[in-house]
Amino acid sequence: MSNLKRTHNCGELRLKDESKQVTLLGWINRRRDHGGLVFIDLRDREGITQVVFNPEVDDISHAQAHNLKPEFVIGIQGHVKARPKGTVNHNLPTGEIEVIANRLEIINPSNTPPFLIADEVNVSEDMRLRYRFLDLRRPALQKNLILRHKIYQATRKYLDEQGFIEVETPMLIKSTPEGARDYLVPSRVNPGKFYALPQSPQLFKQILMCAGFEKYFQIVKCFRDEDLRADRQPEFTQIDMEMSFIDEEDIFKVTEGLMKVLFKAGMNIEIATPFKKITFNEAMSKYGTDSPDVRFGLELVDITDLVKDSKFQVFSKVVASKGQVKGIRIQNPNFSRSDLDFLTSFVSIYRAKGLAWFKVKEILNTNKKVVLLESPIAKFFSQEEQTVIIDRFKAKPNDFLLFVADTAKVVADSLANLRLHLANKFNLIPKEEFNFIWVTEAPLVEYDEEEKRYVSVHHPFTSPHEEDYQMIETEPGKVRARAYDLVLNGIEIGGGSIRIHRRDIQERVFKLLRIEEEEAEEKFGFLLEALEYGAPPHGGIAFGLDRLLRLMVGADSIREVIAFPKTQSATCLMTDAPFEVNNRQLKELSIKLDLKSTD
RNA sequence: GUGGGAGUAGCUUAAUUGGGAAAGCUCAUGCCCGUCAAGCAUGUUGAUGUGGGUUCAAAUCCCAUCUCAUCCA
Repeated sequence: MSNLKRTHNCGELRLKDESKQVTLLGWINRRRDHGGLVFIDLRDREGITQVVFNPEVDDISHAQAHNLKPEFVIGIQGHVKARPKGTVNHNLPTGEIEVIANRLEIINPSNTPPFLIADEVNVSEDMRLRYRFLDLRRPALQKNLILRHKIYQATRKYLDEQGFIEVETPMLIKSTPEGARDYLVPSRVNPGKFYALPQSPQLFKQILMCAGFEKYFQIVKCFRDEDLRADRQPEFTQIDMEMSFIDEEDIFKVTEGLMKVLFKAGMNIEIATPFKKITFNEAMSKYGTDSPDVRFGLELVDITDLVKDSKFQVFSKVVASKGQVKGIRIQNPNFSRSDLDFLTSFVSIYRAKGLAWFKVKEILNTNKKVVLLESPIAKFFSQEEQTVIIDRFKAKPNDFLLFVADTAKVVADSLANLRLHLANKFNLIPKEEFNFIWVTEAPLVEYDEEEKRYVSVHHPFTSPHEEDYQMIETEPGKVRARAYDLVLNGIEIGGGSIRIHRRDIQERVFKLLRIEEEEAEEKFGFLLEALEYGAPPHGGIAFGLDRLLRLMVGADSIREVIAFPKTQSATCLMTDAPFEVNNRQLKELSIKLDLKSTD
């Protein structure tokens, strides 16, 4: 072990420290060897400081410095000196000074790293994950994880001040197959029985409310055994909260306060509150998604009613079969034919069968200027029809109108994504902005065609709006849930609801979901029982911490804010998990593998 | 599960129509007292993911398979 004791870190020395004797410990980022002078960029988690080895100051350390390689761990002693005129490095916070070394100790050498440790070096994702211990040395990832730490601390401080109690809920719980797939853990002492890892602490936090804790929170790992994406990992972290004797406004207030504090602590950004609210129906109708990005316009416009008798059968037939015709107006886009072909194939990803487009044009018609539509299909629309369509969009000459006619779902999916695509293509998104909105009044249930029954949009304990109670049996699809999602820049970062705390309402909802009494008893009996022992009205919310951090740092993937993420096939390239277990382990668990019949 | 994509030197990428496997960085050696993604010179490095097939000839075409990222369900 080195007998050098660190006096400063590599990010803190400034001009005011000039002539101080210092000892720095860290990793070699780069060596620039001039034969005479040797420069070292010494790196630790706080930053980079340039160290100079000069033979006239100390020829022993200078001679040693020729042998230094990237990622060696070294300690140096020396004095701080202002850099000579013209050699200040303005890219470094420490760029005005350097440390003139008079002693060098190589604490631990390093193999040649497979890639250079620097933010600007471009390395493939799997190399980075394979060598995560090196990847994590990169300043950007260090910064991300330090930000993550700050967010944990600020969350705890704020929620503590608001009277929340942090409680840990179990990681080994009962599997309740509903929604996403559970990760299962076999029980050795109970052969043939399995625990599940929690997808959320939902039931436990409601029990804590029944138990009278009134305000609970937890920064908690959750698990879902589902296919992964750039913003989904098999294990992810939530900031989970639940409160008693509250309504939606209380949840909004606490949440808005939390976001304000987190953005201040993490980014030094002031977030304006309260957040705007939009109903689920309005979001779906204007944006085609329940998590719209409202930093820009390009809202969807419905012309279903205008084209029900259109001669253009693609439109009228869709209307006849209860579909929709909706469009987007984009101003003066100068689309070429191949641009439009591309957009057509773009919407086909979302199962749209086509994209109808029109250019708005001013033409001279019998000596009168009129604004009409131009398109290969314009001939199917009378002048009057064209005019009402143009009016509805408030379209101007040179605008393009792009339409999808299909089922409501396909129209929404394809146009929501087309809207985002166009906004990116034409730079309509103010990238610096953090735009929070609440999406409220989502439906309580939706009909699942595969299962031939209604399923919860949120979960079965979500309370319906009181005014909608009478529709639970008659028009379940119209019952609004007392649920709310928090959406930031078009990404859902949180969601929650006011819960059902009355047994009779809970039973009506179970009945609607066709959850039989026995099944309910088996799955959630403990919660139902708890509801009957004086459960307070309560509700809560949970935030996806990884997504929130990803948006804060502007990363493409949540992998950039997670220390040890998994690949798309849920493997860890560094540790090679998951891995086979030996027969003795399997035998202890009373498990036999049957690998052939996996389908 | 599905679609289109990628896999070539330690890393990042190139290779025209099926014809001699390249470059930059890293690395090694040397020069160099103000560089900072240092510079200059010289040099090392490859079963082109794996397994088959077509062909006089395959990084390139075909089949299978594995891995990674991305999208859809």
